Amino acid sequence: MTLTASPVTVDMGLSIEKMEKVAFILKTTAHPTRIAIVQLLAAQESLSVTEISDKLNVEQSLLSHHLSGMKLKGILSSTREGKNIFYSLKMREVIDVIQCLAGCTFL
Amino acid sequence: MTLTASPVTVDMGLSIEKMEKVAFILKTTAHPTRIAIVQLLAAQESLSVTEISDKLNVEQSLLSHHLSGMKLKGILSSTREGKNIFYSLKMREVIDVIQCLAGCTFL
DNA sequence: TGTACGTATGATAAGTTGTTCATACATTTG
DNA sequence: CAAATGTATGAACAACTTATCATACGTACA
Repeated sequence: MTLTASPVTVDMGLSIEKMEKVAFILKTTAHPTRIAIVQLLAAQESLSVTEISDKLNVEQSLLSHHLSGMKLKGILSSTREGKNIFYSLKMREVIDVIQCLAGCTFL
Repeated sequence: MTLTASPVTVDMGLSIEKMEKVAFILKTTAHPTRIAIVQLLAAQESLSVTEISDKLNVEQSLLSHHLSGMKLKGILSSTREGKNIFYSLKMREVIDVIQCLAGCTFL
């Protein structure tokens, strides 16, 4: 979180602000459960919390924390439909981010 | 770090193990300074610690911690050349990961 | 209205990561 | 070999993240 601008900090393409934003998104994605959520929502358009919870075998409350965090940070969006709340992928670029690494043979 | 296999955990492309590995790399990359390091080494093939430290304005010891962490995790490699140690990018896919997000208009 | 279901929230405990500082190690040069 | 330079390491602490639990909220339906 430090990384102060300096005359020399030029010429690496990204501004410091942008690097901070990118780091922020990476951080928000960097967790097995959250990656699984993205994978699910990459294939399904939208799913309720219970559906996700069932598929991933993750306890309701914990999942809810993950989901609302991801929503807060702009990765997901949600809409209520009766008793259920359906989440879907807002920032679809994270799919590619994951695919990028998932494709690595050495992982 | 939980996310236990279950009959239903099927059909989302990535295995749990793979998701854990992807998360691991994302985590290792998710920091402004480390992103800056990747950017630098994407353009330069190899740089000494001092060079990186100067360009990024990051204190030697802190930088060294970042660098050795990234090396340990397989993202960078290093070779000594006299008094200097030159680091370079081993896992080049992280460049794309960053580019993926850096390209997002809304960031 | 009350009960059940689906979901969120807040507190707290536990674990991990980032930073700093002091110091140690390796290599070159005088 | 001593001093200087470049880099690593380890301890200590602060800051954050993850997980768990208990509980609250919103909606539907008997």
